[in-house]
Amino acid sequence: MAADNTRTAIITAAERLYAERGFADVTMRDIVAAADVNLAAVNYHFGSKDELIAELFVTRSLATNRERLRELKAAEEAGDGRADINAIFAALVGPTLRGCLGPEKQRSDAARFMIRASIESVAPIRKIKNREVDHLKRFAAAMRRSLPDQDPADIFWALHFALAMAHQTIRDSERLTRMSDGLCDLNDVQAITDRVVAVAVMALTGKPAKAPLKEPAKAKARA
Amino acid sequence: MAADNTRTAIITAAERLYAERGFADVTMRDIVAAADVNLAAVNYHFGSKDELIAELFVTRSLATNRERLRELKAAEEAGDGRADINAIFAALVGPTLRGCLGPEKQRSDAARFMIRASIESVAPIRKIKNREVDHLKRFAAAMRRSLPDQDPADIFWALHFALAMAHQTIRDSERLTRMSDGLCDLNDVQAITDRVVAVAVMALTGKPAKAPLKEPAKAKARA
DNA sequence: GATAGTTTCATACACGCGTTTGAAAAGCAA
DNA sequence: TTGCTTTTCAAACGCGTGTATGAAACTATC
Repeated sequence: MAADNTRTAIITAAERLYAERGFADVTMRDIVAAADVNLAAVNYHFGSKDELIAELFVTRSLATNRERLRELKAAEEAGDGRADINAIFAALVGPTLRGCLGPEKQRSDAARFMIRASIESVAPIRKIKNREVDHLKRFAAAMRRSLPDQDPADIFWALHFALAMAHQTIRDSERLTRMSDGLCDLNDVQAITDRVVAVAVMALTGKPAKAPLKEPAKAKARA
Repeated sequence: MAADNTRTAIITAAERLYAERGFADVTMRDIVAAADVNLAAVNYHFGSKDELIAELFVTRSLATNRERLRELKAAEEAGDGRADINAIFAALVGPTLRGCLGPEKQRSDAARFMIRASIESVAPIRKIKNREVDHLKRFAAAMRRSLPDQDPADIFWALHFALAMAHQTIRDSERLTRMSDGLCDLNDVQAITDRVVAVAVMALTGKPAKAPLKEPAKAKARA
């Protein structure tokens, strides 16, 4: 596989640098220096910087979705077509959380790269992102099969909130640590996943007060 | 107040442009063109581009915090020092949600600027952001007074999740709309606020299943 | 109305960026 | 080897950026 060595060297270096420092702060000169190749190599092999980013994103996006769907499928098969709602949420947020927050050693540049991509919204990625919606719709459909009586809008909101909690936890883990003076343990990824999943499920199904389903009580939020 | 007209013109234009297009895509030449002043005016009045951004952020940060704390204080006074937990969360996420998602007319550049600042994490802002932690700690303290028996870690997690849900809803409202085929109504800000607050409160207090408090059940998330 | 201080302006500077170029090097088939 | 293609390399190009300069215009005080 020494066929295109510089190509893979660029991909590896770029993904790592982007994952670590974000798109804005990484120049092509940084990348080629890290990959130990010539400056012109990026343009030769990928055409342009944007095309390199796009290729990175497409590749990783497919891989992430594949992993999510694999977990989802397993959950659905375990439930004869109706997966446990907990398992669905876990399939949605688990892979990313593990890749970004796990112990240093098993953290993947891939997962962290994807988080960067979802945060910084750089031009070449923005155009591709549309497919993500289709991917999420498959999770929404699974949730509908799991809980057929649930209000569809609530399903989308819960899915949205689940991703929100997972993403923010990854992105702002430092703030949470500082805010809680270290009380919130960010090393136990399984516990974090469980917590996010539990809240998402509660957001969807658990109505501790019997608030109306379609119209969250207006009076409640006011003092 | 025609004293320093160009100064305020720059501030207004910069805030609007940054709110609309983000920091990365707005150059000084864009700003001075929108403000209809000379290019050198920014450096003359603010010193540098970074100092302009920093001043914008500090000003707006103080204003936002002031509004949040005003609502918090009102809630605490209404409850004789122990605010309703719903009101606390509403004070935390309400101002920003209203400023960013409300009807076009009452959307504020200020709120959207702050969201940009929280998303893009540009250098001059990153250094100042530490104070935000202190601000959030005041909310955590209020929540502790409101629910003295609650596990402190759970309080921080719920606060973290509340902000996550609010922020993501603002940032990715388009994806939610597309994913739900318009089923999720993003125009009713009050309903959104109520929903975020309700989920945050549930995350904190509502344990529909009697999951152990300190250690979310491991088995639960697996199929 | 002359003077000193403040603000505006057109212009230029230095720098870093992504990209291009053209020649040298390496790979490979005959 | 020879001839052709693919890949690497050093160097430079064009462009847009934030910033600096020095003169002109304005403002206010005497």
